[in-house]
Amino acid sequence: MTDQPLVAILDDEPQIRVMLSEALTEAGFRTAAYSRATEFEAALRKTTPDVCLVDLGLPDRDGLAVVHRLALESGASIIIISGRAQVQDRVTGLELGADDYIIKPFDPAEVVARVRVRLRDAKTRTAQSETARFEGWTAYFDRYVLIEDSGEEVSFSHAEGEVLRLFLESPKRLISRQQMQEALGGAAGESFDRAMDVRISRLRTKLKEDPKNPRLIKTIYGAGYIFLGDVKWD
Amino acid sequence: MTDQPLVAILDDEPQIRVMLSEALTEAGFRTAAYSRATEFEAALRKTTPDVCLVDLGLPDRDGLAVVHRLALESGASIIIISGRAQVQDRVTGLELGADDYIIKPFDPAEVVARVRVRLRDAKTRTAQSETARFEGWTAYFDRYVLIEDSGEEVSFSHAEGEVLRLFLESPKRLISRQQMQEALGGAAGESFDRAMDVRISRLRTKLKEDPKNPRLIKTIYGAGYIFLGDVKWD
DNA sequence: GCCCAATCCTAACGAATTGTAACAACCGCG
DNA sequence: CGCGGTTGTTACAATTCGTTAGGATTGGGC
Repeated sequence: MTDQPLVAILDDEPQIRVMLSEALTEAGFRTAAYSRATEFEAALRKTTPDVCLVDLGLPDRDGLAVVHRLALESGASIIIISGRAQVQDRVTGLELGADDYIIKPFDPAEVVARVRVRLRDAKTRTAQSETARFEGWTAYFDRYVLIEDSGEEVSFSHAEGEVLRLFLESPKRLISRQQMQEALGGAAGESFDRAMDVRISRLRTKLKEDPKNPRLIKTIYGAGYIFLGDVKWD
Repeated sequence: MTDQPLVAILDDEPQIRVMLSEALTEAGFRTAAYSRATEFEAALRKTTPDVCLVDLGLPDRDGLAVVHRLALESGASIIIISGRAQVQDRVTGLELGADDYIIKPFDPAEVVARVRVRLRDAKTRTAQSETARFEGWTAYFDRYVLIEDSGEEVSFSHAEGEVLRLFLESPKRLISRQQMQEALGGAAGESFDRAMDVRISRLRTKLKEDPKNPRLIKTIYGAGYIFLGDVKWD
């Protein structure tokens, strides 16, 4: 799968093969379509697809048998596409090793989405790093680090990160004190809690804000806070 | 997950919670049901379920936001259960990180089957081989040895290996203290056990972490630990 | 402008949490 | 039995973060 992922299609109806091939090709996958199980299994000896779309109503063999064998012998993800809509069919299909079960008639867009999910899974699902850029800074939330364009690195704590995230998720919008209370620890602390102020204060220090003239985190007297600055999330 | 797998249910309709709980319990899973997103997320700070069933129509928050965050931050499998039947809804739900999408009304038997599939997947992902590479190190679990790219060899003990494996199996995600307790000796000892800290401390020493500025194993105060660094299992 | 109360900032303190050195219990092996 | 190695426990140091308290700022009323 160094190239584009390969998706195999096994269905005896030509128009379905075409429909799926087109949708998947357009989505950037390579495809290989087969109308008969024997043909399909012969091809398997040469290349292994990353995902297999299998119809159960095949002329030359029981589709479930194909699925079962595929599950046991290859590491490919299997999606059944079938006209059999009974719950029992779905359950046994999934039990035999399928990763998903789509019922005809289907929308090609959904098939593409489900194929993508299978590929995402297979990729050891390494969490993508959550990062956001803003005004000369880059925030790496998974690493708990802020890096300035100059290269300077500042680490922030969990509590500070919560505040920062809240700001970066709704920039240029007023965030009321109440909202912030709820979003953070959520402690129903009436208004005695100055904890929030302190968190913000500490965050401001790390962002090198001028206390007299904050440019990023602005206080709206009697209302809340507002984060100025353009934010771009990856 | 040394015990039975834990399935979380997030849905505001009581009867659905009950229906799912019953079906899943009967199938041999432990369940935990929540009616609100805030409640659910509070619980997540302690234990991470193996599979999460999430309804999109929540009263207190956008269900998709919950799904997205869950996908980024936890390793749990996510199944959306929703009344929104449009293809577009399904596609975006899957794109945001859900592993499956079930439409109401549903048959409990199918839900159980799909939960099983997710767990099966997770297992094959976990049943990795015995060696892993990461950030200049190679860990040989069968030999209890770590080898640095420079050639230096460090052996580690069984207890240290358990911790290391846990980290390498879910890199870049928060592992709560409780999760780690469960994964290791599993002793339900509340919070008196500082054994875990010591294990981690010793592991850090072997990995030559700078105590003031750990780059691989980071502590999240009040929450748990997170392993940074790219991991590749053979 | 001037005064005052409400609001906000932040240094400093302390409780809770985490790090780790030192010690003790335990195990397998000669 | 002693020895080397592993692992949990204890004790204390270090860090984080909420709380407190006093000072600074804001905005309305005059």
